[in-house]
Amino acid sequence: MTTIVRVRYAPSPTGEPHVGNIRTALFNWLYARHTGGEFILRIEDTDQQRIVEGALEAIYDSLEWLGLDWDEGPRVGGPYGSYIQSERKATGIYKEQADQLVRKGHAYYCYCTQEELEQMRKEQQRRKEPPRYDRRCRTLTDADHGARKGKPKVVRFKTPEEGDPITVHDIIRGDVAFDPATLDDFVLMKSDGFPTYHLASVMDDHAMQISHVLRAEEWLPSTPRHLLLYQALAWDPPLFGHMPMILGPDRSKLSKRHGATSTLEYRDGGFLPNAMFNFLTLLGWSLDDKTEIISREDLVRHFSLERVGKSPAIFDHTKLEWMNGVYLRQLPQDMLADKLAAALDSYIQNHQGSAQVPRSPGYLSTVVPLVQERLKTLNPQEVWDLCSFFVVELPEYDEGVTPKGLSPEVTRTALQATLAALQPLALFDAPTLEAALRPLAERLHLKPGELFGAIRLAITGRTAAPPLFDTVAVVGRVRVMARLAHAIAKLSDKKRS
RNA sequence: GGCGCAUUCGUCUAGUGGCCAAGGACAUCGCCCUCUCAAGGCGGAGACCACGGGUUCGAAUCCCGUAUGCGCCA
Repeated sequence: MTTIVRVRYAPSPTGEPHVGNIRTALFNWLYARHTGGEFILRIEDTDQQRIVEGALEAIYDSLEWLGLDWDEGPRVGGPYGSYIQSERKATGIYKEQADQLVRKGHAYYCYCTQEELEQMRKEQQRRKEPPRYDRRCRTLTDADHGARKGKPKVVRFKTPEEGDPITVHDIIRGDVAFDPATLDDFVLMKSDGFPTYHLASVMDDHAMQISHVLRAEEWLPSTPRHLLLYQALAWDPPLFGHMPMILGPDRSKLSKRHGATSTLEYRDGGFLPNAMFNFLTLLGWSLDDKTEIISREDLVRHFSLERVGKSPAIFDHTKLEWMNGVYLRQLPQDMLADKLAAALDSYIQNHQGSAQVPRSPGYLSTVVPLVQERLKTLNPQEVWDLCSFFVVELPEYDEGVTPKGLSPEVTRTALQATLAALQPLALFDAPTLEAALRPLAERLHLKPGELFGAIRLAITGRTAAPPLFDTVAVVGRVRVMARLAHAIAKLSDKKRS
């Protein structure tokens, strides 16, 4: 019998999915695509208190940004809907099943209040016992239940008090055994009528015919409970595989404390989805001993659970930036021009007074070759820092107009000579400019670097910029002449004062 | 506290008993290219394979223990 692979990503709408979370989605997606199976999205919103507004959209956006399309789930539907747990709950299936488990003797009603549980925990702690439910409601008689009629209650699972170890056959980690005596009677239904994660995920995985549950390692300890539940329900459990976690630089579970962790922050921070996709894949999976840059197609072709690692990984932001740079350099020029335009517009929108000169449609295509290999991200700030002088009338002269190693007088003379040398040029392209300026350095008894440095500063306001002649050509005759004149004027002012 | 998982360069990793006095990548350092900055090329430094015991002719690789980290339970 060949079972078709059906895997799922089942996030809770408690905020924007962070990169660790989305990496799990990614592995599920890759496994589905590799095997020709189905990738299912299910929203686990049964913890009503923790629901965050907008989180649902953030989940969809994150998946879509990375190109992780789902075959069944919200928005696309499917034969096992609804794919939103709160909607499934409305049909009463969880309560029904929980009650049935009680009837069959696999579960029982428990009336213990928060206070009682708190009390219990404190005493256990004082006695240095492991804190867990002491099963006091497990042995209630019919009369006891009658007496408590109408009180808020939960449904608890009857965990065997002893017995053979429960073994999880984990795809990634091999067999992991748990002693049932260490498990407590976990809750299946909460007093608010919502199922717990344990009940809902087990029931839904079964109902949706999930073949492999590939989830983060933090769920490994609850897997024996799930196995017990499958047993009580007389269902065949799916296969389980627990993915290594992604840690922050301090080696703890990734959280907001670690700065940018939300997937969408990376989108907005100017990272390319393909770079992120590639990078995330290599966090916990590898093709061989040398492959770093690998296409989405090859990833789908080669992905395998066997090569998923076991140990947690720290998210290396620096390496992501490098990889993003690689993808940026591979981008077709017209596409990059569009992205540059978007980044610049976004910067300008957020910074009053950064007025740019109106640019002709094709203009940015001419600056692309000059900045493409210098970009790490498309972050608006970074893009602005790198190429603002291409799009404004006059650059900011934060670094002055006198380069290191030259006096203001020499600089002024040099710039004046430059102005004079450029004036008669019929053409204003890089070769022509170079042919005019190299000999000029010699005539001025300056090293080429000194002259070019002075011109660079006058034209761009920067000591570091793309190659000078190309830059000058792209900025264009009119603005170049104006900037030279402006710099000369500044130098003259300084001299007078 | 109980239970569980993990442990190879700063970081991501290759490695499934001999090919490993441990390979690749990022970061770092140096050199080359060069008008600056990048990109690129070349090279260096960087891991006694957490530690301690076994098993074996032979262990990063198998077994046991310890330590540390992390996770789950409340």
